[in-house]
Amino acid sequence: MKTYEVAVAAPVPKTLTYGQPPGLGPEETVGPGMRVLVSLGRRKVTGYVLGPGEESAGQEGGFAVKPILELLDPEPVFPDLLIPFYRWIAEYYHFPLGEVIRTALPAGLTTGSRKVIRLTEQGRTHLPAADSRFSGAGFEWIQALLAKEVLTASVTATLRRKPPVQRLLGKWQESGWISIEDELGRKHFQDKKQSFVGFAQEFADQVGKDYSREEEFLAVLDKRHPELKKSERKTLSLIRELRLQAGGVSIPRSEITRRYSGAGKALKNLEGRGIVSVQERRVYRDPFGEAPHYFPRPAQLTAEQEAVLADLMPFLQIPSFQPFLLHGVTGCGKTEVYLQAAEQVLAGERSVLILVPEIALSSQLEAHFYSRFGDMLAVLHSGLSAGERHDQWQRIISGQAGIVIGARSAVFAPLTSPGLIIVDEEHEPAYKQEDGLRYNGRDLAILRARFAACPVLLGTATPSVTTYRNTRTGKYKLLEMPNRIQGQSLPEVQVVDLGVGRSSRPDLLFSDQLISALWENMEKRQQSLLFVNRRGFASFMMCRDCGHIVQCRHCQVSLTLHRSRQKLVCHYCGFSLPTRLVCPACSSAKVEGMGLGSERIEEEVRQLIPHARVARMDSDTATSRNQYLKTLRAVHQHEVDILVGTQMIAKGLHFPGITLVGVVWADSGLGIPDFRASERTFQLLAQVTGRAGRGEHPGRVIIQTYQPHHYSVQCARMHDYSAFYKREETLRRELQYPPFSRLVNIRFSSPDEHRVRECAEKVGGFLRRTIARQGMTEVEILGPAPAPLVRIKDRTRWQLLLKGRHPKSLHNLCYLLAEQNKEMCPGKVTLSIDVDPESMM
DNA sequence: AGCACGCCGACT
DNA sequence: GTCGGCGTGCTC
Repeated sequence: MKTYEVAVAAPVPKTLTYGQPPGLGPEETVGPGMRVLVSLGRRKVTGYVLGPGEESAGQEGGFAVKPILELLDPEPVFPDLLIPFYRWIAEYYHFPLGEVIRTALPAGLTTGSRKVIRLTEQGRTHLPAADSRFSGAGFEWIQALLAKEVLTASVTATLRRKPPVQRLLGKWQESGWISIEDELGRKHFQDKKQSFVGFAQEFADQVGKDYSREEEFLAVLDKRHPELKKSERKTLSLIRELRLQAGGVSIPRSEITRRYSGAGKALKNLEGRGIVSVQERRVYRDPFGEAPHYFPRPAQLTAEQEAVLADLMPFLQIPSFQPFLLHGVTGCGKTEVYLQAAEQVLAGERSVLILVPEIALSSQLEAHFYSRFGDMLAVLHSGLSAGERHDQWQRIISGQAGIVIGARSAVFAPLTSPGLIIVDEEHEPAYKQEDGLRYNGRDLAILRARFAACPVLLGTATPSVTTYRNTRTGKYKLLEMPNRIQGQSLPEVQVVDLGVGRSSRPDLLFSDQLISALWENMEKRQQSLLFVNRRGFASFMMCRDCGHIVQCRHCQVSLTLHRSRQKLVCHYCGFSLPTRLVCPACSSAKVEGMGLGSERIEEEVRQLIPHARVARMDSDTATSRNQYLKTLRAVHQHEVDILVGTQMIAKGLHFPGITLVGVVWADSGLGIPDFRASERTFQLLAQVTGRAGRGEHPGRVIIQTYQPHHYSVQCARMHDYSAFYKREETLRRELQYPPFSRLVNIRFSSPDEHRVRECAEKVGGFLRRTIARQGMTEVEILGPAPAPLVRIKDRTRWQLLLKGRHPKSLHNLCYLLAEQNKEMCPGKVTLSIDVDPESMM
């Protein structure tokens, strides 16, 4: 009997063995990558076939092998060469393999059984009478049942556990009032089809190849088909015209009916007469929505671009594993290097994968690749609907799309033979997934390149300290592009100390220098950009009498004032309060907004320069891709004088018209408890300053800060990455932080604050004893301590940091912990392991 | 995750 | 006494 190794989409630590599905002959095999339905306990869940199962499976003393119940798709959903990649990830991030695969696949492919309860005909008449006899939890449930007539598992799973409900359901089932069935929660993605209209063969012969002249075409119609109605003649003329425009191909039926609403019936008749042919063809939903901006190929490469491509070339022609860091200043023309490297690889019949940080629904890089590669390109990002995502996946797995661009999850794209992987803006924290499988897209890109034996190109103007260190030790090759294209100079940066008598307008957040620079720019009719680190109007509300800060009821964080919505909003859970409130601590009415946010800056700018056209871009205004693109377009067409925005505008956007960039409060991020705070601040400042002067006029930057002498600020002012790196490297080495050590963050959370603490301390004790016993002197245990944001969504969070030189010993500790987990973390305390944490919050 | 089993306090 | 809540362990 054939058996298979199957990873189930459930938190089961091991893979399981299942037998041959019914309906398949003994010689037939279920291939790796197939998605199957299997029974797990008393449920049915999705499983992923990895290969043949254990030889001894099903022997006495072991377990009973259940058969695979069903194949869920006709074809595999991932190529089998990704299986070792998945296994490696499961081990490294301490995450169940089935869940890893579920994360890797496009959403909506996970099927499972759920109990569905239906009212029968009988029940519909008898139950309302019975209803009055019940009260309590069961009562609400009955009400819902009567209202909806159907209840699904999510509602019933919790209720069915309650014995009175259970008994009730049993009775009702016996009486024939309800039926309880297992139903599969299947989601089907219909392939999107469209009808295309062409001339039928016979008719095409009649009109001949040359139907380009209308009179001749109409003459043929008169002669051969005098019976045609007027609407039919008109329809044929239209098809002729459209075919001519499109170059002789079939025309989408929808296009014909759009142009001539009477064509619908006419087409039917014409098809019946054998004059036109209508074909259904599969089409892919267009993920771009409207056509993106077209970027032409440059006539000539810069000397730097040539040099970098020459260094890359040997690795592209005969691919082998090698990481590269492409360190190029903002505006140096990295994109063209990516494009030409990709072209080279595609010419060699291998595919290309490009990762971009998920920047606000769109990326200009995507438009560049689309301009160059058109239909060969597949995109995968969070802006796609489930159907679009599924389509893109199909295009990749079928080999139609040889080049894929997408956000971090695109690292799992089902390409069979990548010849190059590109990670743009490699330093971006957005590559780290912060829930579920906490992977880092950039790190996995490097791993995938290793498995695929191909080069991986990390590009950025501000390399992460870890990546740059790897070029120092020789693990990565360093490629540099220190100059902007067309000889543009880097902008002049001025640092303004917010601490000393900064302004003639102390009520505002603008220094005199920034105000006059904004005015000057207005007079020169040039655009300005103001960068703010926070969303909202003010970052928090404070009582002027007692100093109390208004916090969220469920998360221990201050609420943010959103003036346009007249609300105080929690940015963690969405909880909100009205803006008019008395101090919860002292009942004073003097509770006012403090700090700053993009909304407040926008308003102050309007006050300062009333005739300026001001636009704001943050995650509140860029709610949809369209909205975002609209604002971008307005900026490009110079319909905006001053653009106010958050992180979103700092990254990767190219605004040729902007000559002044103002950073309102540069050191706001230096206060957060994270060893990477300086790195983040430097990167942000360097990226923001890079937005200035990317057109014909030189740029100017004004950085307002309370810490003008901080090295993050000073190095950004000098555009000096290497000075920053040297300083930071020294600090990291002294404190033994990455890249001089590895970290694992063990996170504990529970609604019960005492239990989390107790559990965290128990685990801390256990780990300390273990390293003492095993003499693991190189491993350090920090904490446990409450997380910087202690309470989020009604859960208290603690954390414990493992720090060590060798990842192996850290992993061993994690395994030992997993074995002992249940004894130390009973009940409602959830423990999650964050390997290589990116944020400690 | 779900689902079952088994252990214990608080009610008819 | 058992009812109903919760903690523990398993799933091929």
